[in-house]
Amino acid sequence: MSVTIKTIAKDLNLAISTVSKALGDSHEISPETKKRIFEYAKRLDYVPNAYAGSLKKRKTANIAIIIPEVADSFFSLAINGIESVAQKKGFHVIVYLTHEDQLKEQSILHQLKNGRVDGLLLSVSSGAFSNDHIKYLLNAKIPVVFFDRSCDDIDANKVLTNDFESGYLAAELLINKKCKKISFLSLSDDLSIINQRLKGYKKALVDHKISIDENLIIHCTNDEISNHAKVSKLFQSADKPDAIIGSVEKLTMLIYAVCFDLKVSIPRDLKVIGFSSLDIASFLNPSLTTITQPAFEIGKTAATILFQELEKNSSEPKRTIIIPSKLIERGSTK
Amino acid sequence: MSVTIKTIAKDLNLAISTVSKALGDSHEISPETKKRIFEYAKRLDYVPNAYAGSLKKRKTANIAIIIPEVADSFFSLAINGIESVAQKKGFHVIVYLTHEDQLKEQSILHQLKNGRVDGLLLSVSSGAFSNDHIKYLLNAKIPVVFFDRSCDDIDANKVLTNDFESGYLAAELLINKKCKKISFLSLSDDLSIINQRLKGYKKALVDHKISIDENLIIHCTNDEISNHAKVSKLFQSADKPDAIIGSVEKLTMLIYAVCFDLKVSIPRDLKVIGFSSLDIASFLNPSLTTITQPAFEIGKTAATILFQELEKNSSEPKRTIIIPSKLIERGSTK
DNA sequence: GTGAAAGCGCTAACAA
DNA sequence: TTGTTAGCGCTTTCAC
Repeated sequence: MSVTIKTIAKDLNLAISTVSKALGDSHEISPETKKRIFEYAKRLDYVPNAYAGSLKKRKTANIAIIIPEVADSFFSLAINGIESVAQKKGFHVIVYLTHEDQLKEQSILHQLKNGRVDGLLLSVSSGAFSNDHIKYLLNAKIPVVFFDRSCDDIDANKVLTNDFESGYLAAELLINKKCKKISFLSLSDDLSIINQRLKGYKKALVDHKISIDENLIIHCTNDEISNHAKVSKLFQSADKPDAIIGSVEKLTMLIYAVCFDLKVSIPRDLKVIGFSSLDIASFLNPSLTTITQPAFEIGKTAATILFQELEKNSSEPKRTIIIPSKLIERGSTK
Repeated sequence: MSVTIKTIAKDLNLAISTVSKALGDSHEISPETKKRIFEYAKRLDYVPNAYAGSLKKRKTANIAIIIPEVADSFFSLAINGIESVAQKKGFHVIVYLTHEDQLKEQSILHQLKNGRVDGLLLSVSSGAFSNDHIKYLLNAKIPVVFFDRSCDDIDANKVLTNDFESGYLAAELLINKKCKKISFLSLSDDLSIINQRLKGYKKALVDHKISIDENLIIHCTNDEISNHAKVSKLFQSADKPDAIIGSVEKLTMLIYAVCFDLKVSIPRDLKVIGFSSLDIASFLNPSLTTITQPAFEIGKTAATILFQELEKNSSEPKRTIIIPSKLIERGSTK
């Protein structure tokens, strides 16, 4: 049996509440009693039960972070950012992976409804479902902060990057390199972040009087095999592109894989830009031109905002913070 | 206010205990009553408070995973493995990062002592401290499963890879490539996993009649700047190596970085092998010869064992499971 | 088959 | 300054 407040009270011949107050460093308790209690608690290495108090106080000191995937440089760095804040605040971070499956996301959020966590950081999965499950949590007064991938139609705090502009810059760089047929690997049509990037890309084409060829916009899914097939087919078509933008890291690496298989030479035959926070982009062959998102910073900021919401339960107006990405030119577009 | 069992009981004119039993599908409750209760609960979208029951049952459905770092292919894949099992079991995964700081590790484990989680998966940090904090948890009957990085002197379930043999194979491959001065980048002297790899390396040298040069064994730390300086110095010394083994991913990437800065050509001037589960090792420049750990599998197995411990609280003898790594030869040792 | 009541560990009114 | 008590949401004996 573990040491409880009761153990201490009994051993010290005090009331349970006295011990509770003393441990909470209440001013009602005399210094001597406090001292006795602190010392004894320390001696027994008393650690309060993590959740007993939470019942009464409705605080668990847990937050959730819900992301599609962890083996992705953006998300793992974002976790670092979130964790750095959480650790300072004495919070515990429960990580959920949706694997881009919105049904899974729904079921996870549903479980979070009743007191498992105090708030959550959410980067939504792609999918065409409704967002009711998220609104639901908000109704239940559980603070939600979106980061990176948000829902446009939900009024909540958001920490995003400049996706539209980044898409524009990526395409423009390729246009400046005299590329004529610029392909775009899209992940999912109903993911705001991807759509913004895609819109930026389209805008750049239009601004530079290049017609948009829908055949060059490849709609990938969660199925790696089928994605590989689609990209391979694209590269072997008569109409094959001379440049390509990978809208997420996984797809960018897929481009490298397909080029490797088909012996397409980057950047000679194909210039490549990828959205990615990979710190080893410069060691790739060829080094990869990236739109690098401020992943750590986004995570850190999102967590900071969540804790602000948690501390003052006032319902301030929701904010959207944009932390810009950087275009870093490397070998794949030379 | 959220929906509780009490709400349901009152609305349905039933006793709280009846509702509780019905929701637990107890045979004591008549089918009709059950039906009424289930339907009403569903209608109100009742979700039991996550921790109220845990007080009585001493089960939280939370497990902890404690790792040095998440932005590392091994650990992020291991998380995937763990999460895949946890999700099936309906468990929630709290992730703690120690950043290789054993004091942080101690403080985290300390907090886990009292009911925040039901069990934990631990990959220890380097450091020269004692392991009392871990033994402490075991005494508190909290199941601990080590994965990848364990403590030799603690009797617990462990899921490891064949580090000694891998170190041996790595060195032997380099020896076969006629390398004479094989360096080894070590992370910490008191990390079993690194020591095993190092021992394997030394054994290979001895077996092939190559004398061990302690100057070629670089003891890195958590300080990236200083690591960079150490490796740079090594590469510029008169006694510079013709091959090098990176004992963890971060150090292997450091080798690439330093070679890039100093214009050391891999594999011509220096052959490189790294311990890493990076799936893009083949896209590096040059592609990286790796000792690839079965990261997902290790995580999955460790989680499976943890759940076994959790289910039968019998104290079975502890097991150590070894899942072998693979040496994959690529361009950096050609 | 259903209900009343005690209790998990802790907090917080209220009494003494 | 300290103690008594009720209660957070739920489970579980034990009565009815």
